[in-house]
Amino acid sequence: MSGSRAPTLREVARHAGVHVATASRALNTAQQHLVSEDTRARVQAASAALGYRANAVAQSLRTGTTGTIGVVVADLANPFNASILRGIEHGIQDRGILPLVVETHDHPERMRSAVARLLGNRVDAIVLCAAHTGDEAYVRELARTVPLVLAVRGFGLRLGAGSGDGPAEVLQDDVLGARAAVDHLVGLGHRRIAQLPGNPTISSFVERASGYRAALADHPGVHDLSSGSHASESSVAEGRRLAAELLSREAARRPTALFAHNDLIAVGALDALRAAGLRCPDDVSVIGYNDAPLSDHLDPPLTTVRLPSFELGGRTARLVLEALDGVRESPRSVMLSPEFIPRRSTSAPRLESGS
Amino acid sequence: MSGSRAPTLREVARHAGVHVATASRALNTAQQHLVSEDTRARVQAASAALGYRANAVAQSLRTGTTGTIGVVVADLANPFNASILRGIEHGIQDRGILPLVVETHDHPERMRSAVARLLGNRVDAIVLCAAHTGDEAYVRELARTVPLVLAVRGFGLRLGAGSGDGPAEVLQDDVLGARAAVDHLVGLGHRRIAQLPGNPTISSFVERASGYRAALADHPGVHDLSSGSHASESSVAEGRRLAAELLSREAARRPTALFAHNDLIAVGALDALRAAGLRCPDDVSVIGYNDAPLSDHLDPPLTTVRLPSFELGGRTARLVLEALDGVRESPRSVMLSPEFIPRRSTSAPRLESGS
DNA sequence: TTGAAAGCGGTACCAG
DNA sequence: CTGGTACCGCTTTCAA
Repeated sequence: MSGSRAPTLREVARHAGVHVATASRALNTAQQHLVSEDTRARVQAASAALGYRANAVAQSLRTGTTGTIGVVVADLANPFNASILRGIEHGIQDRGILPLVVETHDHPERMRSAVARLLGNRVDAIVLCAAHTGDEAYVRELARTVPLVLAVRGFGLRLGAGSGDGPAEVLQDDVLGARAAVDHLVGLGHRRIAQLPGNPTISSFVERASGYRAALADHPGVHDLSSGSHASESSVAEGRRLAAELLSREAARRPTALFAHNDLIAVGALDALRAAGLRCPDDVSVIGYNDAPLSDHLDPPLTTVRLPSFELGGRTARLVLEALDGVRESPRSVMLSPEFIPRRSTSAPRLESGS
Repeated sequence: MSGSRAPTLREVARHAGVHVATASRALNTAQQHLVSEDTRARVQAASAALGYRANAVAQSLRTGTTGTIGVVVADLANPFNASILRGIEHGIQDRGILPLVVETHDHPERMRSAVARLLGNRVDAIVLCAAHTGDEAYVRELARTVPLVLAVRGFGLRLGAGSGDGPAEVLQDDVLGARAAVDHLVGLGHRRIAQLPGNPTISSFVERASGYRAALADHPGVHDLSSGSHASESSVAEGRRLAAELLSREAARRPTALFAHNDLIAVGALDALRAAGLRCPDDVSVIGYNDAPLSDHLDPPLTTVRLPSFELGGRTARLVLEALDGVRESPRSVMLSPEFIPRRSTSAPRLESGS
């Protein structure tokens, strides 16, 4: 297999009876005008005849730019990340940039080694979608080494956003999303609600939690019955565990509505309800987050918060391109708004005696 | 941002007071033994002090190997593909190989240009998960250019599998999966069934269709009420369209069970049933394919066929590594078996008069 | 054990 | 418009 070695530019040049330099010019659109019509044709013919394909490795070494960007993502199995990736790809493809995608599975050490590899491969820029709250110092330092765009996950304080230093960032307003969820529940009449929080080492969940609390503070009559615990990972199993904990309480201290930080956690909550002989939304309402595929076909269809993931990828791509082009005047911090999607997993609470 | 240029080996060498060649040897584990204990320490200290990171581009150019493989996938939004990718990544990561992932969105031209780019980047091997039936000649030729592993999708005839030429392949037995689905339905008592086929330019769907027909041929009393049409893409909308077509028939010519080639198509069928005022499984049973995330939480939970996607990725990775190592004696064709997952979207057909 | 030098496959500057 | 040449950063033979 893998037949004889790929032809080199040198071979193409010899074939066309010209010097390598001339062949290079003839094939490079940016300077074809420096070459006579005639030789250009001969070189291109030779190139086609030999099936020549420029060695990107050699080009990179010479030009100091690889035409690749690194994309560091927590988990490709998460369709939300896949969608961001597609947005990024869409945004950079017509510039001929190739994304190198690496997964971290949410291990900070893997994140660092992934970045190290990308750096070794001399990517022109890095998009980091897998930051943890503890990575702040590292990320800040990294941004001094390579053009960096922080996507999806950031750090509470804006890292020099707007100013020239620190990474650019494209985030979504998780505080707003959480507020929308709480307002919806309160509007339906719920007075005892609880959140099922995601892992607090991830900024999205920190923000959702604080949005939740802030919204509750605006509604004095509403009680927060959240337990102290959070999901270690965003999974159905963890959702089941968290919800079961809450549902095992005596009825009076049991929430009538649950705000899950993630759709899978919400699905786990639905399982727990069923296991406890409770019905959704009749006994307990449930809200998810992300609008995962098929969440509209669950039993019941899940009320959730949709993130503009594809667009987020697109905006990220734009910031990357601007960074590569050395554009300085553009905004270096973008905040996208989520969209609240009411479906059938939420309804007014059952009428009852007591507060 | 992007501070002063990354340090080179030359700089490390100067810093340590040795020649570049010596520095190279001191940092390369494979030949550290050629260097004195003392200088090795000095070089490594200098390397650490400068924050040196070997330029993989230069290494690649010199050694002729990039430590990267290309992975061509139809669509990352499909969790099935994401899972295969993880299997591949898992299988190659300890060898320090980086996968370059490119999406084709099932456009054959994009597939070719994606492959061309990967070839330009001098990947050491290519995994093709996005082949169409019409790509056979192209793929056969490609396999002569670069070590190639065909995953998930193949071509009806084994392309020189087992022999030395043609691509290696890791497929799953779609015929078997379709048979399992049909046998399940017939076992439940269904006598009028139909399939909702996926796009026939993709081998998986061709195989599922032929498995379906073969299984029906084994059950003479069972009628195939499939329409001639197929889904142009595997989506809920297409499933809805196909199913609606079938359900618009008069009751006697209407199937009591549907075998969809894909879970999303099956979900569309569930929608169509609901829209027609029919219930699943009471009026019509539905089977999907792939065991998509949350398909177990649908209304009703979807009977489906699970593919060993992660393992498929792992086997693919193994074949890639063997190809890179020049192993010749290993099997070059792997066929994995699917697992039938009965859930609540299938049941015995409603008792009725007539055949 | 270390240094010298060639060269991987291109690009780009300088002459002519 | 074309040829000559240096060089990107590293690895690897060959000598010393």
